[in-house]
Amino acid sequence: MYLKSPIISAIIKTVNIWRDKGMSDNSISIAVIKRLPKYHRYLRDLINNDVERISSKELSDIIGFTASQIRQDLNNFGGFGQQGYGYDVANLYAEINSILGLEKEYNIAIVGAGNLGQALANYSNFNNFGYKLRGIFEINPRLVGLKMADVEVYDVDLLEKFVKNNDIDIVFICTGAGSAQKIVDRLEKTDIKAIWNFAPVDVKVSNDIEVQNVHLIDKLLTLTYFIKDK
Amino acid sequence: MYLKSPIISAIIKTVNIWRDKGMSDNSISIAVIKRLPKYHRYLRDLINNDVERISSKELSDIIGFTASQIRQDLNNFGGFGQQGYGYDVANLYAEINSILGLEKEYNIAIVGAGNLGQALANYSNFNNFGYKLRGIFEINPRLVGLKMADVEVYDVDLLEKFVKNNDIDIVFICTGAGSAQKIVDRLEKTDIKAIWNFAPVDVKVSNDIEVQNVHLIDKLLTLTYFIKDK
DNA sequence: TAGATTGTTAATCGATTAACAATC
DNA sequence: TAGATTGTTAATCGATTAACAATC
Repeated sequence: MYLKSPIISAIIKTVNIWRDKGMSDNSISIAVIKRLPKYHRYLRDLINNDVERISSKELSDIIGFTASQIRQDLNNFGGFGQQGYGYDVANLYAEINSILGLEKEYNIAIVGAGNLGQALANYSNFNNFGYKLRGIFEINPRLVGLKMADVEVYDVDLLEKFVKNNDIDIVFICTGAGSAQKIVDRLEKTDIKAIWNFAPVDVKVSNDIEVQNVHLIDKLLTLTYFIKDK
Repeated sequence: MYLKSPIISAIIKTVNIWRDKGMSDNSISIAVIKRLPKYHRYLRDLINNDVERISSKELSDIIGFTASQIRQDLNNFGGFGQQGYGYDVANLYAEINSILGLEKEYNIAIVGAGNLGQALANYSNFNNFGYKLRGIFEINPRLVGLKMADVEVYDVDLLEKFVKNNDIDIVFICTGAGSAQKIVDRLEKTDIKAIWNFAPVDVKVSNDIEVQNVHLIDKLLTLTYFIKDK
């Protein structure tokens, strides 16, 4: 091992200062991203109630985050407010809508036409947000050929071909635990961008498809923790 | 304002040290509680795969938390492991099952027999975990009187009486956004312990009923944030 | 016993909150 | 202009990770 020269030491120190300040990685914290949908929802409500401007303090009172956190969060993306005035509600909503990527439309397919698959197919909110359901896939031949929420149910064997021909962006997995990973393995070879999995297992991909494993029951279990001794 | 005596100052200092060490509040961090269902799920899988013992390092490899975090998490509740050996899987599962309050059974009612209500009613996992569905409530007269997952659909007017007579512990709200808070206001006057709300609004209570507002779409929106530029 | 692995303290890291100068 | 409120830096808080003595 050789001794570092003063110059090298100074450079290393500078790099470390950069690092400390997060300048080598300016990606936004996941904690912030997870709060964005709540901002989106509350701002939409404000628009529906004809509120035109709001201060971080007022927003804090209704959304439950501190005013300081709200200003910190928003300033990750830009200075959307105005000193002495606050934020223009419609403008702020549009900004967050854009940050979340909701200006585009996304083509959706659902795999699994059971109760949950049907519930998601019929949940009109998705459609309103720009998620367009193009096809539902099912292994049970009795369901194939039916229509749900105006969308046809196809044999799951046709999945890859359909995904390709219809530029599917996101697939919702509503199968049982046993087949979820198998479907994901098949989807990994396609060009889809994201998987939203409701089967009660954590599915994994080896490429850069975004995966969100939803475990509905988890929130019920934590709820139970808090009431068990009531 | 009067000057504090040295003795009073010393006491205040001691109290503050207590506070700093968290000795005045030994409740377990919410971050830990939220991880418990995942431990529960993975340990169940291990049991099903006939794994009898596991070290924090091995568990770390499959569950994705660091070994250090796993040991910290578990030691909030007790020393469940053994030096040089690791953890007994069946025993650890039983402990976490107990911590979550899953040794008891809970009586459930669902309000709203639409697609999501039906999907939850038919989701057998809840039943396996000890959540016993006793009644479904609906405003639409065409659905009242039907059976879903072997459970009768009642007129929503009967909700309070049924909750009382059947010792309902937890109510799942599967109504639209407009009626969710109204149902919650009615439930607030009953003896239920928790509300699991799927309507796309944040419902609030003024007493000590535990409330979990689930916004399915939130995870889809954060997913979209990560794929918008793909 | 020696090796392995926990339980637990200490160090680090990151997120939240507080404070205030800038400025509309 | 004066008051209000942001944008942003600094301080605090809490959660995660590292380290290691205890011990099976």
